[in-house]
Amino acid sequence: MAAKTRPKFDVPDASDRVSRIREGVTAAILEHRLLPGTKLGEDEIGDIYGASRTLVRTALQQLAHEGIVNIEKNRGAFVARPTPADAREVFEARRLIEPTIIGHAIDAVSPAWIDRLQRHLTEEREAELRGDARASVRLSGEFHRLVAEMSGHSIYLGFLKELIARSSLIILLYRRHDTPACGTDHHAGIVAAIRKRDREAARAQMLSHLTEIEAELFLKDPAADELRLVDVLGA
Amino acid sequence: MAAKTRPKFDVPDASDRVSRIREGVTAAILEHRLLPGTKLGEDEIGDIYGASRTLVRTALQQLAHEGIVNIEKNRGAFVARPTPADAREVFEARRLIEPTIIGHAIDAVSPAWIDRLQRHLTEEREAELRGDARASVRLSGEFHRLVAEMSGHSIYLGFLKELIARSSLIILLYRRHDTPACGTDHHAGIVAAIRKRDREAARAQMLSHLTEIEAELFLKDPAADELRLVDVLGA
DNA sequence: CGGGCGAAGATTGTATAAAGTTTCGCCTGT
DNA sequence: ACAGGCGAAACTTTATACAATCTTCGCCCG
Repeated sequence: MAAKTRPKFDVPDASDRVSRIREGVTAAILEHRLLPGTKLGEDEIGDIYGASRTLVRTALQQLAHEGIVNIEKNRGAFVARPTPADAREVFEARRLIEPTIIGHAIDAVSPAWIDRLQRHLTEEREAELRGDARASVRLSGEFHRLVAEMSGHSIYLGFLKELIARSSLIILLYRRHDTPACGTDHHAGIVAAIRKRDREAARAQMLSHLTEIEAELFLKDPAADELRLVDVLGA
Repeated sequence: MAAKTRPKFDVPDASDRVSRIREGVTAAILEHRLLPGTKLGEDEIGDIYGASRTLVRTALQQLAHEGIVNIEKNRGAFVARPTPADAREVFEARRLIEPTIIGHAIDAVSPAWIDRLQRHLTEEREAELRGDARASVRLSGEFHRLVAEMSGHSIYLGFLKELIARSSLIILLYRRHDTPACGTDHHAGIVAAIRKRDREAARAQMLSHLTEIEAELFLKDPAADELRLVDVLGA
């Protein structure tokens, strides 16, 4: 059967045009090039990607469902501005889900996956060494997504994608120091535990990793009003 | 500030037209009036709701993101047909999330909420007594959603909405006997535990409730092909 | 001089029409 | 009789045009 002629599997990250737009905007947000509160005009984006508003609108609606874009009726789409309450919810959900995910990942461990993880760690280290903040942010999120893909649970994977995207915005808004994303060493430790198939160690390290990320945040409300001026000036 | 003039809160279940379509189709699927595999033509739905295909398409895309509708490129939208593997993932996720949710619900317990839950139990009993299978299916799902709303965690609520919708399809496809949805008595026991603020009892009962629902399913693959003929004949 | 009202401009929401793809029926050739 | 290919119909996909809504800026009134 000519599996090449028909995609057969409905890959949402396929190479259609709406996916290109969605991934482009997502990358811009996750790499902190688009700041929370920024308006995402339909014409504006359409011109950039050479697409009509119909496609842009579809992409924005998908992003809204993922929680990284807010669509206000008759006003347009904006990069989401998570509140401290949102932030606490997101990290609580991650602390609940990710230890479970990593347990399943260990069940599915294979040389190929170990390789994949190892290569990712290398990428992370390289990005950090060359001081590429954008790549660091993106890669540290991708590490968690990689583990979820490894687990083979599509439901958890979908949930985690949302949580990671939101986390990236949260870290941008509320991080206390200019700490370099989240500790790369943690990731290395987690991979080591996976390699040893040590389920409990992996779960514990993932949990403390997430706790530490959240601990570096300053989750107080005033930041919301304060930042309005910042990104106006930044734009 | 005239808070009345601007809705301020972005209520996704608002009364816009696309939401009416989405909720109508969702209800039809959750009440098992639309069977898995059924084609959802855009014109067809548009005529029913007196809306143009633009709005129908938006609604279908949202449903696809919720996992109860599959959109195949250049072919259209179909009611999703979860595989046994999907089913196991969905129930595993529910067993992970719902005990946590009910813990938070107990923290937020109030006389008004107890009332709300009690009224729901009454509704469920009435529907079951009058043999209204459609209402029973819908209400037994709504109970879980109600608990999630009570917890006040919007992230968990969003996740659970997806899981409940998928569960309804799964139960339709794979239930062993013609058991009346899921046990209403379980729900009553859970409410009693909430009322007593007994966290551990509530968690335990929710967990066993979910386990029992899954135990009543027959999660074998052959059902998939078998059912294709069934719903063709049913349509 | 400050605040509220109103019209112009811009942006989104909706509908309709054109374009591309798939599917199904039919016909022809072997 | 049956397999394979051609063609038309129906559908989805994409683009464009129109209508409704909101924002903004200027003006008038207090």
